[in-house]
Amino acid sequence: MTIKVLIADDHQIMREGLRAMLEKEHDIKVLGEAEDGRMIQRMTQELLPDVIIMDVAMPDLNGIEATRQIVAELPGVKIIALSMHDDRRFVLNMLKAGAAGYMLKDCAFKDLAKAIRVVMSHKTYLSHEVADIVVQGYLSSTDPKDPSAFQLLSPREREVLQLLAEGQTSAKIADKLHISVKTVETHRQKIMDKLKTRNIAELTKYAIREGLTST
Amino acid sequence: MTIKVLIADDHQIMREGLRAMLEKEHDIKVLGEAEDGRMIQRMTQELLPDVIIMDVAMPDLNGIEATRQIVAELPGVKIIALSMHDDRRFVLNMLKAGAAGYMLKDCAFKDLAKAIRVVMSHKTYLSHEVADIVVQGYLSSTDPKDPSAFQLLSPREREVLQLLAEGQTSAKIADKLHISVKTVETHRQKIMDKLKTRNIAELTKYAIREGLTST
DNA sequence: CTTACAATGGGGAGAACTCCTGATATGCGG
DNA sequence: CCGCATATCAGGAGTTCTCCCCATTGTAAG
Repeated sequence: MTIKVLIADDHQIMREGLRAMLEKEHDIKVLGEAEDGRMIQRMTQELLPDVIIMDVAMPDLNGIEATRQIVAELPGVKIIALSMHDDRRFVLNMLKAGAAGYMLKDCAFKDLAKAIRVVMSHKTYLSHEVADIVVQGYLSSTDPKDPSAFQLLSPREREVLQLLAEGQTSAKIADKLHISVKTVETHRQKIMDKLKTRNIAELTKYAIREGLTST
Repeated sequence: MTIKVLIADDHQIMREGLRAMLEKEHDIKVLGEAEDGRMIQRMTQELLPDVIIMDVAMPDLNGIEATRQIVAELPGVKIIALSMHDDRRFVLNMLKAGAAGYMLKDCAFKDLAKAIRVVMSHKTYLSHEVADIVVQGYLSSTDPKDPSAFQLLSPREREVLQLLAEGQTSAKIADKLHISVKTVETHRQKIMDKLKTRNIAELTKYAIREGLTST
């Protein structure tokens, strides 16, 4: 029995590459390709695939939203997220939306082929890079809320992070916030623990992604 | 006569997809794949390809820097940039670095195959989305513009800056570049003098603005 | 040939960061 | 009331960064 697959990615060369590789598998048939979330939604209703390979970041309607809507309508369709990012927000939100698998784009194709067969047997497949992210996400999900990585930080921690990312030293931050240098360092340490960063460069990039500061 | 091709991209599934498609072309042979700029540089010296398909954004040594260095050593090698971004800085800097073509990742594979054959005949190939960017870049280059990182910093300094902005310590950078920590610190000091920055956070932001690294 | 700059390497000093270990107080929810 | 998160503060150790000083080599421009 052949597995019917749809591909959703906003980059045509990526779609064609995936198709070229998938077509080497005898038991897999690629029904079509979509370049955004809205398009994959329509195609899914028409073509009823078994599996969708879904990019997370797409224009118009992103992969997370598309997944949520498709799973709500057609629970039988298995969706495998294929993403460049191992950002925990993407991973956790995608799984919460109902994805049956999450692969990074730097995985091997054979892993993807394997993932397709795994999700077909109603199991979840995660590439090993994201596995521990999910575990930690599960462990820290004592509350049913939306714990975006940003909300991981307390207001004070976000305040400190912003000043750090603006290039201020701990001493200056302490001065500005009227607290001791040691307190600033404690905040910084907690921030780095939570974000799993190890230095100012990574903290700065995180702050930029979260809009706490600009380039 | 077959065209010998190397692939440089930090995502394995992208590399495999490109390889799968390229191998369908009778006159093209894929010699190998690299996952960062440093690796493609070494492989180019060993394998002497005709064409390199080069991702612009790669860790460690980005595609622009790698292109600059490869073109300097081996002017005969044709490099086609393959990027997600139509950001003018990427396009213009890549071409300035000596790339013979610039394609967006949402182009069709047949365009890429065509680009390979065009650059083999010593011509430049641009996917149409970036063509007008280049024209406008040319027009605005008649007036003296603000000094970007590429004129202000030396190649080695840009290399060090990228690694700093990726969160690496001086010791690790020294190790990676096979130079002493003191040399790295000298480079860093010169970079900070030139850019008038005082810390890693500001350096990181500068590197992001200039496209040396991404968030 | 001189001048300038890039790239390499080094010594030393103080500041800043990173990573531990603690502690106290407050407020909120079960 | 208890547990938990937040916010505050501290000591110490080790690493890293920042900023001075300096040098040699090679190369490109004038």
